[in-house]
Amino acid sequence: MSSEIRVTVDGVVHPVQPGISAGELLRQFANGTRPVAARVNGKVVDLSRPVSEDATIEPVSADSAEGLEILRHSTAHLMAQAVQSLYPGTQVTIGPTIEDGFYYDFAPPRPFTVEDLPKIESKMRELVKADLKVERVEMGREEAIALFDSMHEQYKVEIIRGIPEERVSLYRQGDWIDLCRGPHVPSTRYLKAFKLTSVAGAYWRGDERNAMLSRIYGTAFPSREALEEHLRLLEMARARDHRKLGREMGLFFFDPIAPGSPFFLPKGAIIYNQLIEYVRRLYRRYGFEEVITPQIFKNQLWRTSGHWDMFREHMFLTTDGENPAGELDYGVKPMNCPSHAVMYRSDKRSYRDLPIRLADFGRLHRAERSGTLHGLTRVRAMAQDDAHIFCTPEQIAGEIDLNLRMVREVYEALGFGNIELKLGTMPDKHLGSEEEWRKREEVLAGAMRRNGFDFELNPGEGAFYGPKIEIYVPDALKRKWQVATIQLDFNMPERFDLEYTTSASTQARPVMIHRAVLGTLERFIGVLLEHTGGVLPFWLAPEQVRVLSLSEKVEDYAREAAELISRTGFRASADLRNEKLGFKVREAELARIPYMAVVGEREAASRMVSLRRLRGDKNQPLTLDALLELLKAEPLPC
RNA sequence: GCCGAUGUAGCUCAACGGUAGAGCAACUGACUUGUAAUCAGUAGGUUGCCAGUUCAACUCUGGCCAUCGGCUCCA
Repeated sequence: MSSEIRVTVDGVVHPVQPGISAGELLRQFANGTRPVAARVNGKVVDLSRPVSEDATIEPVSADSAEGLEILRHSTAHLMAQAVQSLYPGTQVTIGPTIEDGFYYDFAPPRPFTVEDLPKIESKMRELVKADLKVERVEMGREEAIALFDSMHEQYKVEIIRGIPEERVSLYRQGDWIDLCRGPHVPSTRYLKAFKLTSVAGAYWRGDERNAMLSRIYGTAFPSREALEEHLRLLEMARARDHRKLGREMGLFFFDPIAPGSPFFLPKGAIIYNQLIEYVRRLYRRYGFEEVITPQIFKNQLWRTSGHWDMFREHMFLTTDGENPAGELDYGVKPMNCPSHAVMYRSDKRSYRDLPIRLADFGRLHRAERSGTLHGLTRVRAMAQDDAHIFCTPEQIAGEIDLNLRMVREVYEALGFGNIELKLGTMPDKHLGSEEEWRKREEVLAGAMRRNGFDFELNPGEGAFYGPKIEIYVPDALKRKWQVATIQLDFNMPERFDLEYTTSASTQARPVMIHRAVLGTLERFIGVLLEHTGGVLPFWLAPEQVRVLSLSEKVEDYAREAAELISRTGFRASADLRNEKLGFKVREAELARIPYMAVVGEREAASRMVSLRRLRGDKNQPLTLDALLELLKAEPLPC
């Protein structure tokens, strides 16, 4: 009959009968582990999967990345089962795992609300207690289509129709069954620690022309403790939400009178302007020239640039009131590039002039859809550390290098060790041949490799006029926001008929590179606040030193000390209120002021301060001169 | 824009068909202070806006606005 096969578990070879399940083998030979799945010859499969040939078998524990994903995916199934038993007539669609959890999209008779979640959770717990076996079932495509059709699961039918394979796998638990590739945990009792977190609308297949489905988000962990820890971290992340910090630190606010448009208070404006000053210093080193351009242009400009067709729905249109028809014949700029093209065109250019690097902190306005606005990270009024480089085709690589070096310098200086680079490649709607595109994409990819950056592809996410490098930074809740960008543009020079005279006295078309390093300043400040929890580097702190007086007796000295510090060029104030020191310290700590200089009668007599650092050392006695030296030694990023 | 939720004093929240209340902040006074909240008093609101139901609406209904979580879009 069947001869024995050789399975390797934990480095030991065992002869066994073929057909025995991976789970059974692990139970026998890998004692003490409690896997959720098995890895057979490198492939992760159900524990129930029979092993029919020589194999190396390893346990996949719930703590591993793959195990956790299986756990969450199985929890998504559990949730779908609970939902369908509680809300008859609800169709299932898809339910993938995501970073930190999972979701499942349903087509219910009425959309779910958060009030439904506790009910669903308790149903899920019931199903866990029932210890339902999770079984893999394979069947032919047509058979599966007939099955789901009989269950009135039209979305599943649509999904299977899109699957090329002839056989598909389904998973059954109790009387519930779902199309799924798997693998899954062997039984519902493996799912102990889960929580449903939120509901949301989501379009079928992510297309807003399709039906709006009802999505439920949740998360699952191997243990109660791990789940609690996760929820605790989420709570802490919410404490460093930039919208909350902005209010607490008195940096900015929003008013319904200008949706999506932040008001920067004096302290917020200091951060804003310090960042601009920083970038200006960099510009001097990197060879950029700052310009100032108009805010409002006749629509003719947008027709020429292509924004009229591509971006008009996001533009604020206006008029000077002089045209008799009352037509909106002007547009407020959403981007700086067209005016820079106009500036380039304002003079005859030679190859000797190139590259020309025009930088512009001009204010931009974009009519973002109301539902997309989000604190400082998604606004309608903004400024970028924007620049456009006009260069010859030969100069492209060097210019990309220059900007990548600048990106590296800035993000290192500001303590972002977690930037992510992506290469946005040719979109469906594009100008130019595929061959040209691949060449240009390779130029960007090569530059990133040359500069030692890892990057991922973002397929089809390039601009219609050229590929782009996108740089992302996460916020406190790990949501990624694009900040810096470097984009090649072969279209705008064409549209504006830009030219330069070559060394052979012929006319040639320059290439345009759109780039921003901080990106949108509003967004950058938002992620910077979340990244730092509001504890900004000294040079960015709106208030750098606060002198705290101990009593009225030292008021004059405290005032004098603060004035001296201010005169020396630092942002300082004195807190002379009739309050206890602990109270003033607390307020200064909450305001995230880097240095607190405490002065009492002792200090006044010796012209000293007792220095306290934000969230750091205290009671450091210093003379006023020593304090000034210490402040002067605080580093600028450049 | 779409789905769901929320909107009460400057901030954080309570009350819930019978003309709104706390803590902090503000203001006044006392205290004269040693490294994350001294005490007392005063003032502050057409409960986001507009309609409707009702003898009576912060509370119920509808519309609008804004915000939050997502989707779509995107820096």
